[in-house]
Amino acid sequence: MSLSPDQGTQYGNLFSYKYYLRPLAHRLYGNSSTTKVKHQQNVQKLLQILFTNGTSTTWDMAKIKFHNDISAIRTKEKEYRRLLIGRTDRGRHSPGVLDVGLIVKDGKSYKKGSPSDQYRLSLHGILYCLDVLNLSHKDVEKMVSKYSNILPKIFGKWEYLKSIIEDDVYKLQILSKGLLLDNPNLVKDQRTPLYELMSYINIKYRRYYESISEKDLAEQISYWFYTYLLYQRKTSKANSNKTKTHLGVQKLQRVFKRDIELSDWYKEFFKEAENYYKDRTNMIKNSGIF
DNA sequence: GCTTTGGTATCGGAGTATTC
DNA sequence: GAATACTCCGATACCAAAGC
Repeated sequence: MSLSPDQGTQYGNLFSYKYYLRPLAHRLYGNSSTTKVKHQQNVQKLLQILFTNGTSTTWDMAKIKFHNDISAIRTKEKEYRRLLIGRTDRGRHSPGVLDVGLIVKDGKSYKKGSPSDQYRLSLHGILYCLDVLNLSHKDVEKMVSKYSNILPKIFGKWEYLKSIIEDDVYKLQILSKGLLLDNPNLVKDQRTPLYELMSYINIKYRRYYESISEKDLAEQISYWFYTYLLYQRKTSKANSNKTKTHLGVQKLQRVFKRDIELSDWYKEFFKEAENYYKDRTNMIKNSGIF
């Protein structure tokens, strides 16, 4: 369980996102409501570039805005680099966005000259962008195509998912705000195991608070995403006691019906949760206290 | 006020393109 | 074919401006 050594940063699970990284990032780089100081605006612009363009070198990033103006690119490239990796001034180092964990190094570009570092958003970085940048669906679509290999179970199946659950594909934004992860109000709807499954997601990954591999974090996010589909904001009349199957359950079933791989993957998680609760219940029963 | 950030300058490495 | 510009980086220094 180690993260790739050259990514240049460490980050934790979703709990860590909600209770540590998100508040930290809000303090350092702003949230969506407060008026941002210039530095926060600069960082957010940088994040947005990586959001819509995917993996890039600092030079690529500068080039997006100043196509052929070499001197402008040079200047901007320095600016981006300093924001990314921090700076050392008179022997004092100040951290950059890379140190916080919103951005990671991803391989090297060998296009020209000496190999150069490439950067992209981490999964936390993607969540932070969804949280604070005012992104259009079009922006999100661009990001999805650039980052599909990072979150394959969701971004890799985007068009398929969209054809079934429509705008629910954008609901990752709920998670990006730290909602419906461990909130008590999940218990409200007693007709699905939403609360139990969400709780189990947290249990399953709880030991990776300090550090998690990107692959495991992607799995955790994916479990959240599909489990979230069980959530129904309002109990519509059409879905009252008369109908047999809960709307959320129907939605999940429709998604799994035509994607066996996805279905098997989630089923394994589902069984795991089931066994976990069975064991815990037995533990309580057999404790002999009462 | 002190610290952090922005603007800019300068140096140097490693490769490519151009000139002679 | 060697000398030279030029490109794409990466690092640090100095001072001013911004922010607390």
